[in-house]
Amino acid sequence: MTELEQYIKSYFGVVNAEDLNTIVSLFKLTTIKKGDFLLKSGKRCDHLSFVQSGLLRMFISTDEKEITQWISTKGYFSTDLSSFVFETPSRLSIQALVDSEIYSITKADYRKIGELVPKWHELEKLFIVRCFIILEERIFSHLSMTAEERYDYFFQNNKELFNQVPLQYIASMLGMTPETFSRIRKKQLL
Amino acid sequence: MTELEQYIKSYFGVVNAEDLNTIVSLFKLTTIKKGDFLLKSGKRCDHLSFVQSGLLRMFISTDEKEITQWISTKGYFSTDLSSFVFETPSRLSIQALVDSEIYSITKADYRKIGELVPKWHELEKLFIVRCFIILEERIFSHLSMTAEERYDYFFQNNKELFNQVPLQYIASMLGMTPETFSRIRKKQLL
DNA sequence: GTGATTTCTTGATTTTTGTCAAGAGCAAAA
DNA sequence: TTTTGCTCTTGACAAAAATCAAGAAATCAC
Repeated sequence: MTELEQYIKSYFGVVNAEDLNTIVSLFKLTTIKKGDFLLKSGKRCDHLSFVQSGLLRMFISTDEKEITQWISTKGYFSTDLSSFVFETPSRLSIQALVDSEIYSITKADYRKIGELVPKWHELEKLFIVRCFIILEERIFSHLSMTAEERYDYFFQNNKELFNQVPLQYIASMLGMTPETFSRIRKKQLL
Repeated sequence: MTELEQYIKSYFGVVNAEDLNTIVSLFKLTTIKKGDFLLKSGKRCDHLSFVQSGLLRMFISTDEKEITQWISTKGYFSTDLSSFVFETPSRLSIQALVDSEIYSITKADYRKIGELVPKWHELEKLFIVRCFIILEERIFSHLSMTAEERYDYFFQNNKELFNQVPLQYIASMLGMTPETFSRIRKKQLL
């Protein structure tokens, strides 16, 4: 079983080997160089991407700065969900932070999964519910924690990321400036 | 067409009158008094509730304080999604802020919708995707806005709420103290 | 390896937000 | 009506976080 199959199995609970094969066959492996964009805001996002290796940064540009919304590591899916599902212009940009291998599926092929795998919509729903719960959790962290507490919590659960990506992006993702991030970091190292 | 039917039609895009009727018939109207709980954290949330009239506050209790996650007004659904879907103990508590009329459906009956309405899981998925996008938006507001900007944005879109519920709950929901909320409010009134 | 970028750190300072405490305003209960 | 809670406001102060500016460290391109 390929890694992609394993991930899809664990995220969606597809157990039937044949279905799994059908799904995975619709994904195409591509590579993307460090710094290149998988998606630029304003364009329609007609792909759903899966990180086989490497790192993707999803961010929103405002007048003053770029807000990093999330960093996708190996095993994560990445897309502008709103744009992908409703075919509206995307707000997010997605950029590779290092050379990356991406399994990618087009919207058209993605639709086929729903036709080919009977229970797909239900499994998909459960997957999105889990994503929803993660966001709820994240909102809660902003309502109830200080910057330092958010740092600690994130660090405990994502230690590896800290020596793989520019820290300013993690800072942005946690809702603080790079300076604040750096000072908290110093404190934690003592 | 009842209001509940209209809301379900607009949220889920169910067009078939018969299906709509089936769905709505599974909801039971109940009333709940101001201050009473629809759900207490720790219990399993086996209902999905729809606010026909009144106001529900969803909050999470921590050691020090209660964090208001959301206030549901007429036309909103309310549940601890994690608990409802995965049948785990709920983290949220749900309390009526005023006497309220609630259409409620049990998990068992909710499952029946999926069996009775062929496209239900797909419609449901789209609904949850929209909820997901709203949460993404909310996270963005915490990553990129000050307390005052969050206040302004929320006030513009929810003016009515400000004279219906204790303001401390709105403050909590926006991630600030009642004092900060009060000061921003004063500034905006000048 | 060297120079040029980019990223990270640090200090000084300002702004924002939180905390604590007291009092005012209001609404429900006795 | 008076009393009792609750909610909201205000002030003084403290803490947290942002900003600005400079320099150090790391990384990249040649």
